Amino acid sequence: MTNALQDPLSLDAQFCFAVYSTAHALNRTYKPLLDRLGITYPQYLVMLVLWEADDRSVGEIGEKLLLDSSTLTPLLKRLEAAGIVRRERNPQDERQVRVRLTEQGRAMRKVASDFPAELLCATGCDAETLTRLKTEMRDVRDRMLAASAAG
Amino acid sequence: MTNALQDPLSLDAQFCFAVYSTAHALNRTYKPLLDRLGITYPQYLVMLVLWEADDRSVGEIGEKLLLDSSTLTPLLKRLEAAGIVRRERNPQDERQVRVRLTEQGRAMRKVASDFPAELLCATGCDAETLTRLKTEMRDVRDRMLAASAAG
DNA sequence: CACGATTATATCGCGCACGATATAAATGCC
DNA sequence: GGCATTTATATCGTGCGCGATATAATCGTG
Repeated sequence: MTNALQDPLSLDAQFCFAVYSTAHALNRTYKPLLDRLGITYPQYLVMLVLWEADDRSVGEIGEKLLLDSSTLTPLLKRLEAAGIVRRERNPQDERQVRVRLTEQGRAMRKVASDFPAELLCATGCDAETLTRLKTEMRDVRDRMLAASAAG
Repeated sequence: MTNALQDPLSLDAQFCFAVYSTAHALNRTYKPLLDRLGITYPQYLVMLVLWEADDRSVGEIGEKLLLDSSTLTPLLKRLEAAGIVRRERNPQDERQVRVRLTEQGRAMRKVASDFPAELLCATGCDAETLTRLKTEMRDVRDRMLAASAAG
């Protein structure tokens, strides 16, 4: 009702700002959890990928996370410097760098196992709502990516 | 059904990654539109705030956008260097910096008036769906911010 | 087998974000 | 009215993200 009269260029009307500011709020919510692991949020995403399947190339990680080497290479070097992963050229294809968890990196998963429940609590949603929102957001994302790929 | 059996630490299970990657996809979708204005996405958010009500302090803009001066000061200086805004100390309170649009800054609004419809198109959603998602995301965000403020 | 094209990472420059700190103006309290 | 406190910006260091480019290994084709 009132919405129909709203200026399409008002901040309140913006879907994009709702997503942008929610992403920042998520970062802020994760911060105290990730401090236990001593890593940042993007580094945590890389850990999720490696916990699911270890020994990946930089490109495979980037494909999962929609990031490219200019973001991942420095990030992975920081994880390596922290003793969390190892990076080694693939002897079968020297162009590739394989990324593998160290023992320390694998052990961090136990600490992280509490995070999903803690995050759910912070959102104040029930699990079903958050799962539905997750799916709807991914659908919007994938249509946008398809649209920008199409040009 | 299948979801109930999913590992809570898998990437697919993460609400946060859905939001994170959607935020990036939005950035990518806005890029060609914002190139017409020669500004970045965070700069566009500042413009939305100023188009709604001109002559704001840095703090007022930050309150709207949930950003602080360490982000806004350099951004506003870039907008000033581009001739889009002016920054002047408030004579009534020399601590404050008032930000005002130039004629050029005001004129940019006409170009931007096409953006909401173009974005809607890129998402492949109908307006009602996007409005509902916007509201649901803001609700989650506000509960997270309240939770992290509470500690 | 040579050589141009493709593929995989890496590097560089720039603009956010954010935590921590600095600076300077205004306010409040005695 | 002087001085500690608060308020408003600014600055600094670090880590993303991304576009553009560089480099080196592999592949494909003649």
